[in-house]
Amino acid sequence: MPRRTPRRTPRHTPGRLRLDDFLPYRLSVVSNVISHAISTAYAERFNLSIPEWRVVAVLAMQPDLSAAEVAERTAMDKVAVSRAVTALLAADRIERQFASTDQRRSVLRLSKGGKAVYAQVVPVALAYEHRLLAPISARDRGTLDRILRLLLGRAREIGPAGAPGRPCTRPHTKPHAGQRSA
Amino acid sequence: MPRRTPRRTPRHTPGRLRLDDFLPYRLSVVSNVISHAISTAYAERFNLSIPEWRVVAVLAMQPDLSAAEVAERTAMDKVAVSRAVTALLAADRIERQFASTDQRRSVLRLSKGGKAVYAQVVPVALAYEHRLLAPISARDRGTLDRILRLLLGRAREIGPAGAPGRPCTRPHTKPHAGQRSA
DNA sequence: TCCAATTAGTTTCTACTGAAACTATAATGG
DNA sequence: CCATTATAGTTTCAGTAGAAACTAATTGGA
Repeated sequence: MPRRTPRRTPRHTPGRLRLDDFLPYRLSVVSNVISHAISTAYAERFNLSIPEWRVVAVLAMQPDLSAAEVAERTAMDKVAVSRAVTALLAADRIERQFASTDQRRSVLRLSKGGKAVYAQVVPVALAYEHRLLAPISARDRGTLDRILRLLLGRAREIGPAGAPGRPCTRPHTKPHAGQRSA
Repeated sequence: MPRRTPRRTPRHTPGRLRLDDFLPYRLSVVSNVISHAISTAYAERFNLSIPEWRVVAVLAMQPDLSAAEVAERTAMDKVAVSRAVTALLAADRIERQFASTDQRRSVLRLSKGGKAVYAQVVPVALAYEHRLLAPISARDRGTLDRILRLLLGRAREIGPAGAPGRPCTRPHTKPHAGQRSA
């Protein structure tokens, strides 16, 4: 059972920063460990990548979305969706039509096979989440839910670190792309 | 101000799964938004990648670590550390010696320039964290701290989703690498 | 002593990722 | 009606990330 007293070494001292106490770092580590575990399991058992899983999951809840709508609902960009859709089509897990009113807009839905995969993955996903949350009280889960919501809103609000007031400075001076993860 | 009542649509219904309520997905999205913001800021302002930043941060707190020790303390693998070290050496931000007792083991420490960068980054990082946490009460921060600790321990404990009891099944059937992120 | 087995760290190889460029279709307005 | 602009989605390109192979140094045992 972890520390119950408030913590002896008080987080960051003046000009220093303990990586272990730095929230962005901690979130990244936790998220990576969990994502790695899930992605391994999905890949081994269902030959399904995480982006593909996300697409399947949203189409299961709401069919006949366009690629752009899927992107919105999955927090993926359109490139990632495009690739996931290509793979899912090749594996006969989704079907694609194009809107009669607009030949550009795709209309995606799960195929029979896609529904079957979804039905298989859901229990595994829920069981994993359940085991993950096992040591956390109902009350704390509620707090976590609220905090994640706040953090996400806050992070989107304030944008890149550094710029105190403005939503975003400079027209994105091409930060050389890549590099992410903590 | 977000919902105060317990939530009308009760998380996942039997055979379905709401992506928006699925903890691994939510953690991944929050973590990615934050990491993206930070990595953009560090890259623009300091020409520093996140792996490099992590290495600098641990060496500032404890100099004269080997690459392997840095890897432990940063949750990075040795390849990532090796690349970060190469870049930091090229930019004269760290110095490297080799242990006299073991010519393989490197001994890393910040150079003058590295210390200067650290001194510049720390306030930016702390300010960002501060703004992120602004809407969260002291009590909730404590809860978050505890929950992240529990989740990390739990995730490491249970390993890949699916295997109910055993720590890990099969000698890693080469899940084809890559694919991560939720 | 010498050779097999370990360990530290680097390099290579392959796959993923995102930004920008591109293609095709649709909307706008002159 | 045609030219311009905007939008949906795909492809290309350059850089990232990890697994496995590799190099060099050390250790342990016969």
